[in-house]
Amino acid sequence: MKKLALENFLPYRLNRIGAVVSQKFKSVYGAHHDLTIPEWRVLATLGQFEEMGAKAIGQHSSMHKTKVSRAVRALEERRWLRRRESDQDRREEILSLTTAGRRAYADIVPRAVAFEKQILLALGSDATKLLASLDRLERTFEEN
Amino acid sequence: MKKLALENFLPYRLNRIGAVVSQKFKSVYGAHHDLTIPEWRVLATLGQFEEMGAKAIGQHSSMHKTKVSRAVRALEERRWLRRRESDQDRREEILSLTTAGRRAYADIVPRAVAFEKQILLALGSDATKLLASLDRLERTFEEN
DNA sequence: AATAGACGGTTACCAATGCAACAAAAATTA
DNA sequence: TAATTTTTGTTGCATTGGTAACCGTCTATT
Repeated sequence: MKKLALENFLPYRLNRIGAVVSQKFKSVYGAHHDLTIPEWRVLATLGQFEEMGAKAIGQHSSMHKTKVSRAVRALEERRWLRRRESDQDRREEILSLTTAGRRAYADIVPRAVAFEKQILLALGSDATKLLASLDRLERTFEEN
Repeated sequence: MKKLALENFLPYRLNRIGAVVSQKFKSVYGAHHDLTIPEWRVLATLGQFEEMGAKAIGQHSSMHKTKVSRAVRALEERRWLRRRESDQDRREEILSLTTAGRRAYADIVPRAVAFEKQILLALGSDATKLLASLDRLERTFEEN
């Protein structure tokens, strides 16, 4: 019977590494230790774009709309996020960060960047190769 | 305010790619469409090593013991897996695939290998670089 | 303008999963 | 050998996440 070495199997490895990195990433939340990954993604997206609807956030951060909806509510309850009704389209809610939300963003971003840098540093000369391969991999899957 | 581009952020990208690849990977289950990822990992591990305890399966496939426990039960109910009590240690259950289980394994493995090959092919000359970088990345995180 | 369909967002429901507590059986220590 | 601790594996509980149904609003067709 032909065998397969799970530990060398690409889908398994990619998934495993993603999980490990996400796990370690939680350490960068610092004081905001109870932030979840979906909440972080919403925070990061709004920090990046200032104002957006929930759908656009989901598209930019690869999250299901229910996940976005729940993360948005959590951030709202935390007073990091504010919603206002769009004038053009009253179905849509325009979301943006409050001052407290921007403060949290400004607090987390440098740690996140440092965390990423630490990984890339550990990779040494392989780092640029990895990034290039990831680009390619992403494009491969976007196409179909 | 210093910004971070989420779409270029390494932890996000790794996680996203892992999710996309896993999603696509489901297509290789073929007739066994209702198999879950944890079940596949247990199947793959037992196909690779013939006989193992649940703990060893969890270690080899990076799964929490409760996940293993439940996947094992599901495969057992499917009659793909058999348990027998260990003589040396009566806490442990020695697990192995039944004939049906080995048949399913033999059925899925070639598809899995083809799936992987397709990805590596799409990556072209970047493929070996990616694999090398993944090795490096895995080692980076194993160490601490 | 009226109707039908599409769309943004929320929620009820169910499946999946991790944590903590547990049982049973070693292994260790006294 | 008795008592304590560790280990394997399962299960109850709470959390998380996706599917589908839904509400209100917008758009297109007539």
